[in-house]
Amino acid sequence: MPQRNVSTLIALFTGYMQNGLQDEILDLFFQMQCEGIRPNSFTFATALASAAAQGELQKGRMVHGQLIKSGNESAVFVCNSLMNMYSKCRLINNSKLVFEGMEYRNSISWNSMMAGLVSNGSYREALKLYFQIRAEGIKPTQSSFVTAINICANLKNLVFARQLHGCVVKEGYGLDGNSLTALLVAYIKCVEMEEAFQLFNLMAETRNVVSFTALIGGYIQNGNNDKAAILFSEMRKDGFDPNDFTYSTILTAAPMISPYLIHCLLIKTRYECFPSVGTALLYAYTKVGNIHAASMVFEKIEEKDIVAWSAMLDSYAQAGDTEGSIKLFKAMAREGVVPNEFTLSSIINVCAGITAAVDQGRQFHAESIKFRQQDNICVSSALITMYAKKGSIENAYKVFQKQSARDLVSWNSMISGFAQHGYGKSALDIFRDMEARGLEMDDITFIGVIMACTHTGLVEEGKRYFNLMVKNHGICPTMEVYACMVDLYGRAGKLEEAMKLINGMPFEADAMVWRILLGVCRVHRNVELGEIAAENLMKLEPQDSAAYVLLSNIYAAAGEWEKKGRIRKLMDDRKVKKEAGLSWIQVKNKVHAFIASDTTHSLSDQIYRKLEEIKLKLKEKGYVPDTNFVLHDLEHEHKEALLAQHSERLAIAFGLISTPDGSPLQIVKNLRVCGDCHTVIKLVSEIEGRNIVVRDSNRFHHFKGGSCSCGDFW
DNA sequence: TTAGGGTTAG
Repeated sequence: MPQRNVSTLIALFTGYMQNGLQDEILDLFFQMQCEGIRPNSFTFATALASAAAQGELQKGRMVHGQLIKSGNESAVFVCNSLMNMYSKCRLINNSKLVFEGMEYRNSISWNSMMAGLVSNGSYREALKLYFQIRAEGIKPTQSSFVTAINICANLKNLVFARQLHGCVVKEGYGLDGNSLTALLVAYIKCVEMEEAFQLFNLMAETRNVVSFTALIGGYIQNGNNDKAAILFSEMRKDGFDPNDFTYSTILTAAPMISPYLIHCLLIKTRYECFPSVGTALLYAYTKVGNIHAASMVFEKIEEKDIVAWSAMLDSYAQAGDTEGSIKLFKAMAREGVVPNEFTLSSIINVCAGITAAVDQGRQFHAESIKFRQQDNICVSSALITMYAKKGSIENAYKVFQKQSARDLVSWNSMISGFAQHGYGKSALDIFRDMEARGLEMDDITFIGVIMACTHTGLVEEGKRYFNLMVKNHGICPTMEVYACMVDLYGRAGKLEEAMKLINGMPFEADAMVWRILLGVCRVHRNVELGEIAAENLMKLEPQDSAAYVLLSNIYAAAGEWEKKGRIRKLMDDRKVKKEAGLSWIQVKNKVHAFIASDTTHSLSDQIYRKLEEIKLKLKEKGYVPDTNFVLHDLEHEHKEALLAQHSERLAIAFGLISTPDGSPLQIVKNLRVCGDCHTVIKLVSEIEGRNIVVRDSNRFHHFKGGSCSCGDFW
């Protein structure tokens, strides 16, 4: 390497410093060492600052080592940069050691320590330091106030924020932009939008992109998208160019503010490729359901960080594209990006999806272990839900038992898991355990508990929990809770009570509530209430096939063929497409799908032969088909034939002929299992000596030895 | 020579 002269190196160093070329500064610092140039205090402070800016702990430590050797460690400003370096590298205890060991301190030392604690999330300790500054008679600077206000914002301490506002004015910083912006943020975080807006109006001279962005964000978070949009255009009219922060903020208002419009503005800037902005845009497109646009944006992001990858993963997950998410996860691994707890929990959630194979979830359980994330609450709770949804409530419970720490989500996942499987007693046991430990609960907890009662037919118990939730826990019932209660009453045949509950709700029932009522009217063949439910559902969601199909089924079951025909015609007129009934079964890593009367499977002949064989055995058992569940106006015999070809039966027949005797079968169905199939599957489990698990659109059924875990409440 | 205001999600 050519010998460079000392003055060239120093000139270079100064040049890099002035231009903020952080990584070059550090490299040059070490090169100077090699060339025997002795750094002075200023060189050390600069090198430490550049290590701080890049979060380069290793290099920062090396500089610290050199500093000790050089004997320059007593200068106050050098210690300040040292503290700052450790704070930025998230070693707050080292910063504290430096701070405590300082013989002399200036205001920057105090401010730095305070800011370090804030960035470490230790707000209360930082606040203590502020009081210490005041108690020791040290004059707070503008920066002390900014940091102290920042603490108020994070602690949402409005009273102290207002006091500091007074101090700021008294100390002569009343026109200082940074202090006012910090105050603006504090008011916004305390949800004092009126006060924030007044302050913003007073800031005429000092408003800038930052204060505009903060206020826009505040309005969006409080659901006032109109004001946010107005402010956004106002700021542009006033000649303030939105920056990367502004764009990420305004994009969070999707879908209320169109991501397409914001994207048009973005294309003209350099921000589109920023990870932060690109990721926000990606999320915005996901929210409006445009996965194609989302993935185009993703491709454009330069230096994709873990957040960008997670966002794309969520985007596929939301679209229900299991394969897409898994491919993306693998691509991420190929690029050497280490998955974190969030990417892992996302992919595990994807594997809980209806079309995902059971083994895929298990595979990502293994990945979590590989990356030592299996005990992270986020990951383990996702595992509980995944195993529960994939039919293995035993594995779900194993993960739950192994959790070294639990939060509300973990408890809720386990309760809902047991409830969906019809293990009402186990779900309630978990709930009682939560009660005994005095843990906090929310509406989701009670949704699980009420669902457990529904699937076990415990109407009175369910009612008791509903009241407990309102009276003892002060939780306001949400629409979903009401929907569960309607289901609880309805399943038990108490349709009038369900209707009374709907009429007494403090808000208008939504489509979900009417759909549930309609569903139970179908089970209990209640034409009158069924009509009311269907009418309301059609008003709210005219394209939802469930309203038409269920009502026409109710008419069919009541023998009202003419009315049924009218509904079918209405469906045709409105071009409503019926969701086709599909059943899946996984055999040897391959998922096989069936529709009713399917003959496309390669083993179709054998499947139908097996069904014939089962039919004979069923007859011997005294089974009589319940043709009420066939909903065409057909001859009786023909109805029987149609019943026998429901998709779940085809899947089961296929399972029986392609797996060893005695092994369990697992079926997934996108609609609900019909009553006749339910009876048949119970008998098949006995005749064939198989445990059969069926996950329908509503819950799990574990068939074993002639009975079902749902106890016929479903 | 060092501190100090605003985004993103599971």
